[in-house]
Amino acid sequence: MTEQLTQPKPATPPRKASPTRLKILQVAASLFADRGFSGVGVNEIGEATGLGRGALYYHISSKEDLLYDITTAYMSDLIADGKAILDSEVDPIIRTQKLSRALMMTISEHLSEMTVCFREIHALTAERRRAVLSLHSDYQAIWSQSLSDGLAKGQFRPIPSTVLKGLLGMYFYSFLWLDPRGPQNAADIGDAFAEVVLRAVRV
Amino acid sequence: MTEQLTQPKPATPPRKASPTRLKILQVAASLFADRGFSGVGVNEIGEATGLGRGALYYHISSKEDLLYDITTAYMSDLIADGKAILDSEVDPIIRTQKLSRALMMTISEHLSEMTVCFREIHALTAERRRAVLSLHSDYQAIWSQSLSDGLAKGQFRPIPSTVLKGLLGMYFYSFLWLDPRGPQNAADIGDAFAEVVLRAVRV
DNA sequence: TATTGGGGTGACCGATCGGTACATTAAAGA
DNA sequence: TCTTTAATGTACCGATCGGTCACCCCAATA
Repeated sequence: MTEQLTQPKPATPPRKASPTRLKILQVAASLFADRGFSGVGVNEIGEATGLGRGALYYHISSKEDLLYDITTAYMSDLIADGKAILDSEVDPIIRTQKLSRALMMTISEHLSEMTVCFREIHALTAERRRAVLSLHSDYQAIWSQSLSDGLAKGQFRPIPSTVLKGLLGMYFYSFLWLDPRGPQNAADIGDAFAEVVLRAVRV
Repeated sequence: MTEQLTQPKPATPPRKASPTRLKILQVAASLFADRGFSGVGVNEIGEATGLGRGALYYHISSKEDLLYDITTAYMSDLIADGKAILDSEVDPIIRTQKLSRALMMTISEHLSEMTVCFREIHALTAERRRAVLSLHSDYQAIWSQSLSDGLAKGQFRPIPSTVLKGLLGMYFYSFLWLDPRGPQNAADIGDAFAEVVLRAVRV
């Protein structure tokens, strides 16, 4: 017993944002986007990063943790960016254009991660699924707020929440056909979608 | 050798549309929608249908076959219905409304199957994935045709194909938030979405 | 030189994976 | 009654699953 005067377990906290960890997150996102969370094994993630299973688990705590971090990372960015736009731009129309472009650019630039974020929520356990759905709901609230402001200014008409969900689905579903190297770049698509939204909500 | 005068292997074709098989398809669709194709085991499908693995494999040929049949069944219906609307209705605006309602009603009435159809394509092997994507493309062609007709009649403006993909994504992504027993029924949502589409494409 | 500790290896754990083989049951037809 | 056949249960196959474990390597420090 007395030899436990040294720390009984240092627990070795593996530095939340170590470069190796970021690499793992990135590789895993790409694999999950390709074949789904349950379709990818941990040894496969290890191989793709050049790590054995032991080394892999030195950097992550579980496979599901990996999924959770992937799904939350860029969704949080999206919310932060959205709030910044809400604060810095007051004109409802320009606001909509800025939100639209920001959304499409984020999806396009982090296509694997966003694909996982939109498509693999069901693989999370109940508690974490709730947390991610709450983030989605927070993001929708930003658009909802923006549309309400336009309504208050007399520029927009009221729309049911299902229509807002539909309009956002227009963006969210784009991970299936979006080609980041395609002829139309993300900014152009974002502008085209903004026009659809504006035509839908303008008086 | 001579005793093989009887069929060397009757192969027992398990009646493509046996009631048991339909039940399996239905149960599997629900499970896949809940936890994803790779997240559900075949024994679990057996348990949910009250069948052992042996009995299950008497009705299906492989787990992937199951997925393929689920993804194609109602997508084919959607295409058939869409073509019928294209043939029977010439007014572009009413056509759009009818296509919109039919789509939302099918999604709502077969939510599990459509969820699998929109979300689990990646779990199919290359050949079958191509086949399913081809069905999706066929369905998009119906809307595209309808919009072209409206353009020829001078009622619609031309839109880029990415906008059409986006508008369809509005419907396709609804599997995530749609509640078939919710306050707004599918027909109402279909009408609301039709208005969004019409506002987007009208001159 | 001795000690420490971050980072990594590879064997191993029990459980489950998709799929098959085969015996069995029940009903129908001869 | 005897044979066929649709339908099912069960034991089993090799492979892989997510995760853990004891051990090791090596650079920095004392």
